Amino acid sequence: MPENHAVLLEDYLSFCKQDGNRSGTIKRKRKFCGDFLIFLMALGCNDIRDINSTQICKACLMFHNKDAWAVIRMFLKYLYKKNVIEYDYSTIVPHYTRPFMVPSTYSEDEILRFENAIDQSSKIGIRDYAMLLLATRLGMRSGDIAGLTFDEIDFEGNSIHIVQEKTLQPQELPLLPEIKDALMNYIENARPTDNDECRIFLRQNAPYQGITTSAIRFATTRYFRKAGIDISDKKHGLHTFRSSLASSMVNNQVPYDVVRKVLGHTDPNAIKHYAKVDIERLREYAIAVPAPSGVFEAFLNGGRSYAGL
DNA sequence: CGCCTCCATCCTCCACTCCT
DNA sequence: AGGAGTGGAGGATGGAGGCG
Repeated sequence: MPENHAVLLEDYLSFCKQDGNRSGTIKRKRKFCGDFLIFLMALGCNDIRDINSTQICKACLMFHNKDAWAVIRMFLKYLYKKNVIEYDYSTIVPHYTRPFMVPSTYSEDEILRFENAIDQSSKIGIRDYAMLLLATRLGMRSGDIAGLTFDEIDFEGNSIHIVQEKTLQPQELPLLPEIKDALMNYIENARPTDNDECRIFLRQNAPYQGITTSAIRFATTRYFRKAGIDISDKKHGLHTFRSSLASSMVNNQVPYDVVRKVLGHTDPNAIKHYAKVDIERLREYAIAVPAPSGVFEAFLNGGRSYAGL
């Protein structure tokens, strides 16, 4: 990448940092904007001041990941405001709307089989059981489980108080008896002692630092397979427990507002992802579409009879 | 070989804007 | 005013590969 482009990119990323972007977002912007500048070079634009609309459109289409478009839009707007480029080209960057997705869910029976597949005769099994119960029973996110500290658990009051890592919103969850037992068992019998970590869940091998979300996912996949649950066409990360818990509550007529509170959402719209599961269930009760007739049938067959209406 | 990390991509969720 | 749609941030996921 030419020196002038590298400097521009660093300036933009500094601006984003000052604007309050977290490290993950900065990393992503670095990747997308960097690729964008490389694509422009390949299209013959070695100085972004000479950029044109055709090059922008072609560079956008070179991205396999369409999420990049929104990032490029912001980058171009920044360049325009800084008078680096003459026009606000952000308006010509195409928009991408994600297709309608139905979340993967598992039945209560499958989740029970998943829990029973965890072999608690080993220390790692004791840890995994305690860790994964928080996901299957409470729908906690993997980031919140990995970051869970002793301060956040009230063993006397039987409650868990966390600030959600993703949304930074506080959330209170019940410390269910089976979760409390599993946690006590892990802390007393399986958790490595040679450390000063305040986080509860640790790696079982040295260095005994806090477990990562990737390690939690790894364990999840392993127990899904061990339980003999078919995951070939479904997602099988920790978030599926969240979806499953939500759909189970929805199907048991639990009000959306209660589901929302259990999952820790502040925005009522957030629950719409889980309400999609309802739409799939409703398909089972759909009545057959009547055969077209009259004017509509003529229209479908390419006829012109409707023109006279 | 099991446990785990890293990186690229995908998905979730909040907040803002637009429309009725 | 409030519901629907959209943009954007950031966590979750999947796959490849490292390490003890």
